[in-house]
Amino acid sequence: MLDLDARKQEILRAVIHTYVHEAEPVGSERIAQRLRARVSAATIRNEMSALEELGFLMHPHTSAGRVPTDLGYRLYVDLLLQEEQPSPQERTRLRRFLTEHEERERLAEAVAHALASVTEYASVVSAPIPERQLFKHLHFIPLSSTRVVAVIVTDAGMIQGRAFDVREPLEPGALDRLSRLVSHTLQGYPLQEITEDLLARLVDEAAWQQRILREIVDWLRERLLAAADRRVYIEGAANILKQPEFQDARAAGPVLSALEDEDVVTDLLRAASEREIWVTIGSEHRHEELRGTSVVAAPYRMQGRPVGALGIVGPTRMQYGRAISLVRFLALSLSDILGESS
Amino acid sequence: MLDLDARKQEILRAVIHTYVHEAEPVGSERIAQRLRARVSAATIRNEMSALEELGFLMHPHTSAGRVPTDLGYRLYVDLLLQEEQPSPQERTRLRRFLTEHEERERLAEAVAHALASVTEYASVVSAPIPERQLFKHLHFIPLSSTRVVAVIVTDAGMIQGRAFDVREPLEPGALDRLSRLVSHTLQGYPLQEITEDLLARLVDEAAWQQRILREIVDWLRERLLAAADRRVYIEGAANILKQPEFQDARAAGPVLSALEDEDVVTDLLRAASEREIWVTIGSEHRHEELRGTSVVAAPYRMQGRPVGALGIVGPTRMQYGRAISLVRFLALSLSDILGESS
DNA sequence: GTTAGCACTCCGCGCACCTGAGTGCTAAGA
DNA sequence: TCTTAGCACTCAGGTGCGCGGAGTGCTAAC
Repeated sequence: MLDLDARKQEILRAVIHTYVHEAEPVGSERIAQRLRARVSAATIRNEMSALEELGFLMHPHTSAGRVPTDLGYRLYVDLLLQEEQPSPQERTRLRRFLTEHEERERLAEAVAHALASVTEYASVVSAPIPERQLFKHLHFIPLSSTRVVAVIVTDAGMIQGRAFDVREPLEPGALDRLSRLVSHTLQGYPLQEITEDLLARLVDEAAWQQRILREIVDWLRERLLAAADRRVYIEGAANILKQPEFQDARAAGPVLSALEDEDVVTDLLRAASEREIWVTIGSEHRHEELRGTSVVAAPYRMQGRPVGALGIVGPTRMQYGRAISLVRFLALSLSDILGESS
Repeated sequence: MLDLDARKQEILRAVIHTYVHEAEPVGSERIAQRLRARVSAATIRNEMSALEELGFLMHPHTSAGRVPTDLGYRLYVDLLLQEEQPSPQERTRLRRFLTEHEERERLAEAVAHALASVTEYASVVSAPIPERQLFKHLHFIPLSSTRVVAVIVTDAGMIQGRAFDVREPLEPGALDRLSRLVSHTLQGYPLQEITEDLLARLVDEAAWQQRILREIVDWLRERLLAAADRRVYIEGAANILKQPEFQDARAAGPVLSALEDEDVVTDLLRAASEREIWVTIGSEHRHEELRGTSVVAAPYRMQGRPVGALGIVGPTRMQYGRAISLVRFLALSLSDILGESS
């Protein structure tokens, strides 16, 4: 890649910028005038031809201009791109989006909203994983003689609850004992460290209340281990239809379907959580339906550890510079807000 | 409407059925063979022409077949339609969708999934409003000597919780007394009927624990009265793109945007909650973006009271019979499941 | 009231044509 | 050796034309 001389780089960048704006193949003439005719169109033609040879540009057909390839975008993103910081106005506007919704549970949603509303792309955000909190108590609250609500409480005061049926009425005190047993065994464990082993031991210890306990343990497992709350929020999916490359339902359909699939989106966002900023371009996607799109994503953190991620899904012809800055900015803002409370 | 003789009705129904299937203007010949040539194509032409005169059919252009108007669909839905009950297999499949996800909070989502997956339409579901549920208990769970979690439980097993700081450590038993007092006072009230008065009386009665109680009451007010949780779930919005009338992004875009707008969807579903089943056809929609679609919606109930609604959004060229039965069936199923726990 | 027959309309399609944008190549100039 | 003007070539996309076919509406006979 580094064997690309400065002029070729400049031309590639110019082609990408122009194409990102105009969504149409760009010709040599167009680039020549963009570079203020420091060289002639003919020279640019030669260079573009070379860039095509190298795989960074392509040709829809003989008499058309050039279009960047996924590889071209990749090079651009890795080496040529300069970030476009959001303007101060934009920053305050985005910040306001986040501070308006004070409720914790709505924060991820607010971010999704913010991202979608400043770009013409779709946004995806995962809710923070509660894993780092410590198990505190399991309580039972009877609803009727055969139905109880089980509530888990964490040290941070987060609660989760669910109703269970107990087939045969329990002797008085049974629930209390059960509650004490579970609380005692699990107390103080970070939720993410409550393993199969621990849960199995729990079931063993309380032979006297197998059925209900087993149900509860199943529920705990589901809630805690399976990272059950891998909720994701999608916003602005309809924005995709504004992009010229997705005018046709046959092109847009698969993308929108993929975005509706929680597994796919979770996947996208999980990939991001390792890096500081993570860009996936077109054919690099694991999911075939997304091969026509690019994703820019970043994790956000609590106490320095990544607990969720947010990103943008748009056409490969994306404003990468702007997208990356926006995602970065919102990831940091969100981390800030989440950090304040800890 | 009733001045429409039986044959015209039959022909209108035939046109609609054919058009719903084939998505192309239907000609007189087509109908003649559908009616097993009890009358000739020419006669049908006369009748169709009359139906057009009456506003139930229209003509894209001279040499094209007929297409139902919104008015035509309306007549069909109100008078001519016969419901197509879902098959036993389908019923069990749908039921399974709902019972698989046992958690209360996910139920609305599960319904949305179910609806979208058996139709080629989009589905919308509102989460049950907690307002209509009955207050059951307020419980306290201590976190530390100066911090407790308060949990409200409703008769339906729905829980809400929040942590509070108590400045000076409470004597043992104080929380219990407080909990019993609040539970006793509010028990059995529908959440929405817990008024300022009631809350004020509560504060008065417990002069001995003013501060913490006042905070709790503030929180209750906020949670219960502000009707904050008007969540809606959309599923299968991408299905819209499978419909031939929405192949073009310009047609589909506004619809998808509207479906992404919580206010619009809430509106749709609120309208449904008054009736048993509620069908809105094309131009009948209040929201312009939805004028190309039809919506079939129904409320679901707890203890006979509507607490939410679910529906289908598709093209006006919709399988109304099937859609109505499906929506009805799922509304009843959901009411059943929600009722079981009470 | 129903129907066969028929003229008429108009969409959609294939085809030929043209235009213009943009290329690649060549040969001359720096 | 690199750059550039010139030019032939290619091909997508728009336009105009003609045709076939679907479907209508009307008329006249049953």
